[in-house]
Amino acid sequence: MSKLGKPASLDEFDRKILSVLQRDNTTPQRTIGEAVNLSAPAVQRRIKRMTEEGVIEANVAVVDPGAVGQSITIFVEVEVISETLEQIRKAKREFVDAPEVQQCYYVTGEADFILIVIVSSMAEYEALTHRLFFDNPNVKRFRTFVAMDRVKVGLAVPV
Amino acid sequence: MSKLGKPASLDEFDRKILSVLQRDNTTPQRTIGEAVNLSAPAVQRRIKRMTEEGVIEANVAVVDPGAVGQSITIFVEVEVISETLEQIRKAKREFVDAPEVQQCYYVTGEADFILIVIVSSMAEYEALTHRLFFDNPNVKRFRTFVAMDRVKVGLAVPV
DNA sequence: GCTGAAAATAATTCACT
DNA sequence: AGTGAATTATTTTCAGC
Repeated sequence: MSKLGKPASLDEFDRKILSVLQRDNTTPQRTIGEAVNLSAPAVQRRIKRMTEEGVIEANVAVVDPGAVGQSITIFVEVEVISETLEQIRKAKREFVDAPEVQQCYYVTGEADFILIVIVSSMAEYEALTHRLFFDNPNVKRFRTFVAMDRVKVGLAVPV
Repeated sequence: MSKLGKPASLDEFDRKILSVLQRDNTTPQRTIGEAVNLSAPAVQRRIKRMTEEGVIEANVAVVDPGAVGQSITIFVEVEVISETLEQIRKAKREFVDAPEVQQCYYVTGEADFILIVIVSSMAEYEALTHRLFFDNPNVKRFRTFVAMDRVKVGLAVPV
C-alpha cells in the first residue's frame, strides 16, 4: 500500500539511512549515525518518521525458499478478457489472497498481470492454476516460466 | 546465494519463528518467544543458527519506490541465442552487476531470463536496454512489461 | 544435544538543552 | 539536532534436563 498523503521529501540523510537499511535493517542506529554523520537519536527519529509516512513499508527477513521444503519459484503472465475496473479489482483480490502468490503486478504490454508464485511441487502449482486461472472465466491466457535459478533477489530501491 | 552445505532441517519452532520474521523482523525475541512457547534466548539461538546456515538470507527494510524518486518497475523477458554454460554465466553476471536490476531469474519456457528492473524514468530504462540488450550480441529478443501497480510485494516464503 | 534463568552488555527511548 | 540518563532488548554465562 503506497502512502499518497505526502510527497515525503527526503534529504540526503534520509537517503543514506534508507540505503543502509535496505541492505541490513539490523544495523545499529549508532553505526548508521557514524556512517551518515548524525547522532543515534537523530537516526532513530528519521526512521520513525519514514516508517509513519510509509516510505519504509516493512521490515522483513528474507528466507531461502530452498531451505523451507524444496520450493519452486514460478512466473506467470496472465492475460484477462475484460479489463473493466471492476474485473481488474476482482482479479487483483483473488491473486493477492492466494498465499502461493508472492508478488503480483498489474502491467502494460502483452500481459495484464505478472505473478511470482512459490510452491513446493508442480502438483501444487497445477492445483493453483485450476483454482486461479481455469476456473476464472475472465482469464484468457496464461504463460508459465519456472525459475531454475534465483540469480538475484532483492526488493531494494536505488536511493 | 543458497547454502548447499546442509539440508538444514527445520522443526516447528523454527518454522514459526521464520513466519514471524518474514512479516516483521523487528519483533522482539521475547514476543516471539511468547508466541511460540520458547524463551527469548532459545529464540535468539535459533535465529542465529538459521542465519549462519543461510536459511535467513538477509534482513532488509522494504522501501516504497514511489517515495524515492518516481520509480518505475519493469519486467523484462530475455531470450538469448546461445545457451552454453559459459554464455549463461556471462549473461547472469551482467544482469546481476546492473544496479537497476533488482531481481533476476533464470527460467524455463519461452524466455531464458526474467528481470525485474527499477528505474526512475523511461529514458533511464532505454539506456539500460541498450547497455544490457542491444549491445549484447547474445540477446536474441526481449519483451518489456511496465508495472502500473504493485499489487502485492513480498519475498516471504510459505513455511 | 537442548532448554530456561540471571547477569552483563548494548541498544533504544526520552527529557532537556 | 545533540547530550546524557532511563528503559528495554540482546547477548553471554551457567546450571539443569
